[in-house]
Amino acid sequence: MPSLLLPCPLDLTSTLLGGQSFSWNPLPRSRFAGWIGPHPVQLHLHHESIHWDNSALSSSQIHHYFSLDLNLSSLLQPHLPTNPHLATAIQLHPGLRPLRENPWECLVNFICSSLKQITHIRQIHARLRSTFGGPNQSFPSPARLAEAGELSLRKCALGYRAKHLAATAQILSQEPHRLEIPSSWSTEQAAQHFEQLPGVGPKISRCVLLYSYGRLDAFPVDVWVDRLLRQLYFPKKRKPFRLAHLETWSQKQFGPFRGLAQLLLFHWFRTSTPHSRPRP
DNA sequence: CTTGGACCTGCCTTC
DNA sequence: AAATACAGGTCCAAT
Repeated sequence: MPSLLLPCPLDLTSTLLGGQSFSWNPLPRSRFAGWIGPHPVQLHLHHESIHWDNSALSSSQIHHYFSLDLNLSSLLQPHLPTNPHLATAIQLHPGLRPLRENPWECLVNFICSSLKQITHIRQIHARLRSTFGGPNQSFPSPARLAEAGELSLRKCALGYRAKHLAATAQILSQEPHRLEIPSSWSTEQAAQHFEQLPGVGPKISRCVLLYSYGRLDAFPVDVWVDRLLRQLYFPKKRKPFRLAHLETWSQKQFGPFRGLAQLLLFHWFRTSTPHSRPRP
């Protein structure tokens, strides 16, 4: 059983089940079964180390997947004094980490996420693996899903999302390079690039950049972030937010790692009751 | 540019 | 137990 001494706290439950990845299943005794890239693997923590059961996965792959190179609190440090809610979130969930999920898998997950709750996205994800996956139920390639087509994707209960997924799979099977983002591109540029794909709008493009490309300045705004911002930062606002406005606001409020702030606030807000939340 | 409606499905409330 | 509302958005058409 390979293992790696953890340089920082790691909470597998919030990190793997919190809505970044959808391939993980909890097992008894605090274990988790899922995939990292094409490799099926079971994980568990013991004595400040993470252990895994597939020797095809190296320590550096585990390190990379959980972004263990980042010291989250020091990245956000400058913005904690002016954001007590963020300080609370990081204190309550110090082991919640940004993943570096496989980009194609992540893109598919979020194309399927529209108007769905986490549990249902996980169901769809599991059906895609079992119906179209390769050996070890590895995640199906763009070519495989393009070949499947809209109709058989609909049989996985994707609903109207099937049309978008089939079209995007078709494009990426022809032009796989469109998943490669030059490091010289700004996150905004990369987001607009992904938004050329069917079913990918501003929310999903930023989720993919944050959860799989390590672009910690990507700030996805979904209904939960909308609610969170209204309750904690804009208590009197009634009209809808302008995304362009939130982009500059979040930059000023949380700095270059605003995606991390989003991840922590989002998780804290979703897992706390309205009563336990501080007043704005 | 902004706004409103359509779009699938299954879980969660509520009756 | 059966019905109903509603949910981690995007696209397209009409102002």
